[in-house]
Amino acid sequence: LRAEIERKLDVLATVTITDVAARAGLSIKTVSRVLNREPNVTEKTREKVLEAARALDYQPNLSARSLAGSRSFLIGLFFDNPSPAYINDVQLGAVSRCRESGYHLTIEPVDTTAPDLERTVRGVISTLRLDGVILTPPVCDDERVLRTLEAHGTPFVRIAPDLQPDRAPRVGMDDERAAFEMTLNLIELGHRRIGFIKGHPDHGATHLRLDGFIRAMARHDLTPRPEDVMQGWFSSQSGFECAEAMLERPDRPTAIFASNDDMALGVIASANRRRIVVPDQLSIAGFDNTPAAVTVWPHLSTVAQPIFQMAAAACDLLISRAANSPGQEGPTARLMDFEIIMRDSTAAPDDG
Amino acid sequence: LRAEIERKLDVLATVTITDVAARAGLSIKTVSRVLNREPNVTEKTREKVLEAARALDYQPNLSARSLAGSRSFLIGLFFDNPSPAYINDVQLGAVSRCRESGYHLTIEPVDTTAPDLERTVRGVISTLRLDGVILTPPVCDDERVLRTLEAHGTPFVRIAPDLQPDRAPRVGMDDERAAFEMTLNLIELGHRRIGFIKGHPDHGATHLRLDGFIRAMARHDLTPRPEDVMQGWFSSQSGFECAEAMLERPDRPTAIFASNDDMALGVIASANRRRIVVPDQLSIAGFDNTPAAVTVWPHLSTVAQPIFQMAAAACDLLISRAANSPGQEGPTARLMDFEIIMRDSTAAPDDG
DNA sequence: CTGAAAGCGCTTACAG
DNA sequence: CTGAAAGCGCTTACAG
Repeated sequence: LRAEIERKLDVLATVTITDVAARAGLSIKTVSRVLNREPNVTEKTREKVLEAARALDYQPNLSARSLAGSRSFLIGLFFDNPSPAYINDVQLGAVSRCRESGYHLTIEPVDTTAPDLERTVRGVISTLRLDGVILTPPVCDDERVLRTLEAHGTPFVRIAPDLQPDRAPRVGMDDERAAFEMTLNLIELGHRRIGFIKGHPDHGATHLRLDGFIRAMARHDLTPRPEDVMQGWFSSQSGFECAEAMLERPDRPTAIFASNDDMALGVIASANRRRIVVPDQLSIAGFDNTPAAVTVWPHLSTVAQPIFQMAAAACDLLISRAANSPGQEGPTARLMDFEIIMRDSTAAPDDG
Repeated sequence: LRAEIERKLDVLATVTITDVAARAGLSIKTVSRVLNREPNVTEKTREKVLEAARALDYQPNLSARSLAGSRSFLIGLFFDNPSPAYINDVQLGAVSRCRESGYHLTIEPVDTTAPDLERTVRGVISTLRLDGVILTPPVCDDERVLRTLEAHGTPFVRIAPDLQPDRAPRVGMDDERAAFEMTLNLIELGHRRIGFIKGHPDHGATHLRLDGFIRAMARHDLTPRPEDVMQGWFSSQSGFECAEAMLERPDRPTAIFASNDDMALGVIASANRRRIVVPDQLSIAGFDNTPAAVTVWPHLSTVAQPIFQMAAAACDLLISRAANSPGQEGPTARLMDFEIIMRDSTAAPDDG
């Protein structure tokens, strides 16, 4: 008894479900039922439990819950070589949903080029018993990762996968339409000769964005000239180099649409170097709305991806799936809305 | 028996310590000993266990380990409103160490202005039973967070705290000396009139960096003029505005040292806007070596903080502390080396 | 609507 | 040097 009392006084004392049950004058099973929102509990009982839990500041032990039950309350986020800003948004979106449901997010940066990637993934999901996994590009298109998760039966959601869109639940946005609309904006500003810088050919978004650009041009009976559509790699350096080539020509474009912000920053750098005034002499548009977009001068017009929302939606899918039967519902796809943000790097052309 | 066999064949079958013990012909206690590197095990026994574990691809269940033992193998990272690039580095550094020791990292973005911050922190550490917590600015200086962690007895390490440096173990770098050396570089390039843009006054680094700047100037008998030392807020916008003011004056500085990269980018933006050629007519230096530093033109000279290493060191401290007695060793401080990176935004002054 | 028992997969004392 | 027992704090069947 004295030991018991001392334990309660200890700063490190942890209050368990037994303590709550004792204080409420009920069994631990009933406490468990209330805390897990199970049916068949009197309102009066429910309140007694909640009151006791509150008074004791009870926090359930996740390890015990996980060991006894079928859920770990842990979601894993696998990513590789990400844009920090992108990953940051994904994390905030995912955590926001996790918090609401008592889940936590563990992060697992991986190297998709590593030979032991499979082993790493396997190790993580079986030690942690992850209730679900969120995959961002390029991990979401890695065959070994997908197969490992499938073999283990761990539910996962892919964010903006390039390949095999119907293989598993995914969340994404309509890259083609976004590029289409941005291009339309440029055309409506009065631009006719618009340069386009493609992204890394391994990324599916690269092709979709190019498609959108071409479709918008075609809609206005415009055909981009071959030398105005250049191959970049999503890096600012590649954007810089493409711009150097395009801007050197006397009949240079009046606008350049770089298919991501990093490349657009490279274009701005090139224009600044060449004393080409943006947007007066050259309009520049990007894609992604990275923080750097408002760090350059002039501020970059771009497409905002709803990354936070995509991650939150991905998390939702995982959590509801874990809460219900470890479902075999068919694959889901959720397309989120993008936003075209016109800032100071775009304007009507000089002669427009 | 048949059920047993079927279970083993099941894709979802999990191999437990009992399976390993059975295959090795030993007790689970011995398996546990080997896996935890406890002493008093024959080399022969050890090998039998490891061989069985390998054959079965055994992965210990973290929940069970945590519930039975005193460690959760979970480290928590608390952060707020961070620079994504900074936080990304912290995460990669922390995870690299976690991997080595079978630990995992859960991320807990918090809002230091939220009224229920304390409750959030308390909830997280007691449900997750975190073995340790890493705190980045500004969370590492939040009194409520520190007190909550101390009251709960959760070990924590602060990265680059501003306040009360000796209150708990910390990892950081010498901001004063870094600013000192960068300024020295500028002076040695031939600059005499150097502008300085201060950071947010609430950050301790702000004052240290200013101190370093002034000490370097003084060492060369240079006294910065009051109008050349301006108050920024660490945002690129504030850097832009300070630069606009400084560069407008006929006797403008030949170099500007912005005390972080974001502000330096604002300075570059202002220079570009004013057709001031960098570095010929103006040298610009930053601090942090953010990814954006090589995204602008010209590439930014800056100070690289060893963020990855700081986070790894923080993780080390936590893990070794968790492995040994939940120690009451005194506070530790570890200062890591920075690196001065001179790129294309700095050069000798025109008249130099 | 509520509860007593068993068990999740490990580690912690304790024997031998 | 090795092992049998108890128990960590919960949830899952099962009774009543």
